[in-house]
Amino acid sequence: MSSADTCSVESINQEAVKKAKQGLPNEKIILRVSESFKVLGEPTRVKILFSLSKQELCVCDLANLLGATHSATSHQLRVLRNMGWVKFKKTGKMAYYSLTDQHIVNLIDMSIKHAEE
Amino acid sequence: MSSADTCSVESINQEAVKKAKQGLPNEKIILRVSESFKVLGEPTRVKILFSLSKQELCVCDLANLLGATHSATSHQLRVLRNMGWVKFKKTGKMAYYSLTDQHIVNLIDMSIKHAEE
DNA sequence: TTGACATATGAACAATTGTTCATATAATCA
DNA sequence: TGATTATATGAACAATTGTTCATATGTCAA
Repeated sequence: MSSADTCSVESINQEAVKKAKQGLPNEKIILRVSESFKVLGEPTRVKILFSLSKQELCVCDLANLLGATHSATSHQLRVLRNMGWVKFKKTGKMAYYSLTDQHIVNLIDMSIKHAEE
Repeated sequence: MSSADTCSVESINQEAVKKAKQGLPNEKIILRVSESFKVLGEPTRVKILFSLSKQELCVCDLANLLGATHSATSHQLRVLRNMGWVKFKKTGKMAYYSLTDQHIVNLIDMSIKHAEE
């Protein structure tokens, strides 16, 4: 940050900045939260999560539903697995995916409700 | 999508796929929702929104708070303005930013609560 | 055991995005 | 008026990311 990026002392509301800084959740929480949002920032993944909230589906079903390749679908499922948001059970050749819990879909629902207004 | 990406008819649960497809919110809603999440997928923007939920702040304050340059801060504020999430009032040289409404911060709060568990 | 199938995954590529740098605008002050 | 300050913004660059392609693994049927 160059000196041109520092405000004159008078124009900074130091009190407010200090207060805001203290009020902020700690860095780790912020990073975790924005990481979650980033994962939700892809239509494909939102569709997967929404679909799985109604019923379990195999990779094949999901690819079909999304109009995506198996490979792309599998890659996206890995992202969701890494977040701990989906789990799967293997049955023969097939892998049936489902949600680990409902809270992510609650977030999506909340956002949909607002978007529909 | 090549033919290698098509499942055999038997392995697709066509009934489930059809049901899931119908249950999905329409494409526009999905896109709008994931666009919102994408914008929330940056720690910097989450910090800005969270800070503004407590009090209005000028660009200078925000840059100071974030440890970012004025330019970077201003660019991020534009993104938030484009989403309609923040507004500002000009007072002399200064631009004081504030939230247009509370709903986005509610989403963030909800996510923070879960992240803290 | 061989071939077909469902899924997983690394590498490469194209597209997107956040930051920086340079510059523009508008307001204040000397 | 000319200098300084607060903010905005376009262009360029680096980093990140989603998809595709090629290939690997494990299962089932013949």
